[in-house]
Amino acid sequence: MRIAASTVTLPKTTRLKREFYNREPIRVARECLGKVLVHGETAGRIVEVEAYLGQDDRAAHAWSGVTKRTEVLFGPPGHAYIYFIYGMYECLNFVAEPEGRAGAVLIRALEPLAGIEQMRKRRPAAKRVEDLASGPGKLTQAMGITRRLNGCDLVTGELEVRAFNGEAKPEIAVTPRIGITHCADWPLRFLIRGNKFVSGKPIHI
DNA sequence: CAATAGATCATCT
DNA sequence: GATGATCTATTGC
Repeated sequence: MRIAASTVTLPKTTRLKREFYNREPIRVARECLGKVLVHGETAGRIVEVEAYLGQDDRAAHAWSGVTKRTEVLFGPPGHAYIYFIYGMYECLNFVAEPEGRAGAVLIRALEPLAGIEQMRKRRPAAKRVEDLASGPGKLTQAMGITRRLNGCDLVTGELEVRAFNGEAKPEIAVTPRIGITHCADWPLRFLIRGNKFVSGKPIHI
């Protein structure tokens, strides 16, 4: 794929439909790998995600039930759940499962594909392209995703998720989730094996 | 390299 | 009032 200063040529892609998200979060998480997140002129390939299992998962925000913050999680699938954390950062999730259940997928890292100059402006701390979106707080910054987009419909709204037509399934590595204290040993983090744009070190096992 | 402190505030107890 | 699905800069080996 070619990258230019302000415009990009991506191979043909198709936007994901509602049914993609209307499944159990582990399934959605694994299938998100290799898909493309698009916002404005920026785009990135999803290379790392985590599954959150809703009310049965002590580490999930949905664990404490429906609140002002979590109502999007309990809503219909295919919407963005974006929350503010550590007084400074915002994290992007895709809402999975039917309305009433609160499974979600945390997007943890992207391989930048388009709008890289804009990403660099938004993230002056990043020295290398590999640092632009290699973490949940970094990728929202790089792509200009804020709480303004909480509840945004991924199927029809300004935030898009697309699949490369005919792309082979990537090889997936599995680890425990990062940065949580509860259920810290559950194997719910999924990455593209060997990819250089993941958070932390690449995993090739 | 690895370990750690500090930034900073919405949310829930 | 404490905590948190994080990141960066700095310190020390």
